[in-house]
Amino acid sequence: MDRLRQRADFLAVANGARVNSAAFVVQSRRREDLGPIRIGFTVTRKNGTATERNRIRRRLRELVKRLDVISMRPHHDYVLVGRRAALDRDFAAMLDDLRSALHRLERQGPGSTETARRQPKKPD
RNA sequence: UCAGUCGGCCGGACGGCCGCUCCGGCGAUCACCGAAAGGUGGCUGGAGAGGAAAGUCCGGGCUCCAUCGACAUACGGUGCCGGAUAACGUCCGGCGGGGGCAACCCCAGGGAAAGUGCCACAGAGAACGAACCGCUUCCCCAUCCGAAAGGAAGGGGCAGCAAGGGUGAAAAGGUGCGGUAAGAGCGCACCGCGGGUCCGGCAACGGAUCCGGCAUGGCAAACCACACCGGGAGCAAGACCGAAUAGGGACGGCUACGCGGGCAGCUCGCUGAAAGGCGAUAACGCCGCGGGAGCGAUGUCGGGCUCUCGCCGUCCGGGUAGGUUGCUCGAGGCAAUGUGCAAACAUUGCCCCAGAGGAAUGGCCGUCACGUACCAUUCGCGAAAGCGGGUGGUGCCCUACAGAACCCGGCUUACAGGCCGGCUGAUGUC
Repeated sequence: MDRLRQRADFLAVANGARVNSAAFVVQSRRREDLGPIRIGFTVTRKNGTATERNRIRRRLRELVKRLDVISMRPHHDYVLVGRRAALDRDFAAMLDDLRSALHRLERQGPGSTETARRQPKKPD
């Protein structure tokens, strides 16, 4: 499992499918190559000061680490967008949130790539 | 003991499980990603946020701005004196003013008789020194008392005055005595102000003394004048490597040339055995001129510099995305000694102490401190209310402010809780 680092990759994933949860938003995108699962984290300025943003990102990273690899699908990029609730939400609850979010993403995923492409246009 | 004041320090500890980044060693010299540059991957040892890492407000180092050099203008900053420093708007030591019983604290603390400007409201008057109420001599009118001289209160006029009242943030030196019709630095004493001389101090300034009766505010965080300082931009600086696309150079072709010049280095012809000679041509190159574009915030002077002046196919160099580097040994820490009131400096010894880059330094849990609230119990003092302390249990907070981003010196702002020391005042005991 690799980290997502390039800005272009983040923008590509932002156009994919997304699922909301209490403490975060999950976005994902299927890649054309055969590379490993890649995951990135986004925590914007409006979530708090640098210290708080760091803490949110670290807790999200820890969530992914605890997750069993099977729940994510190969050759996909994932991005977790942090929310302020991630600061003090119970860790076990957040782990359950992430599992169900990935599950919903999977049901939504196959066959519905076109709805997924249309979805991000709405907020614009 | 209480209250205050100044300075310094810490800012949870230990353990378990699972991770992250960097450095060193070992190992594979292999696999994966990428067009390439380059990156990722194993085991093991070590290191890994702050006092403010923050705000980005000053000062530097470093880097670039084609080569920036002088002068000036503009703009910005600083503004008691001396010292420290690489430098500063910082720090230290003084001086002056203000506050506090004191320790101590605060001060944008140079120039207002160079000039311009402003001073609301109130008030008569707010800066060519003013006269509202008022005070006073004299003259006139008329009333009362009185035999008269004269006295009392009132109105008007010509003058004098600035004491008292009133307004205001501020009213033209202050207080007292003399003086006067009433008054006034009109005169005198003290204080204040200005000037001179002498003494002390490197200086800011202080002290003494003499002279001048002394109208001549406040605001320069209003313009301004004076002195001093500053070229600009920033690690997204800069250096190296390096796709796609657009543009540039070389070669080949098409017959395209800003102007002019002469030249044979390249070219062609003739000649010669060759070296070379003669001639032609000039589109490359060279020289000159010209046009255009670009060159510090601006100007002048100087010195100049770079690019450019046809189109199509192959190769090459600059550059963008991207990658690597810059990147941490430094005005570095700690200790001792010496110098200095101190800031600090010098010498010697020891130490190596984060280097990320969609951004590591963490996540989850346990135990224990610390703090706090409640309950129980117990001890001391006390008539009691209550106060102070110990022990145990439970809950809360399970830490405040806050996350390095090229590096240093400062300033400013934020901060739960705690520790240590100096000094001052009050009270009690011996």
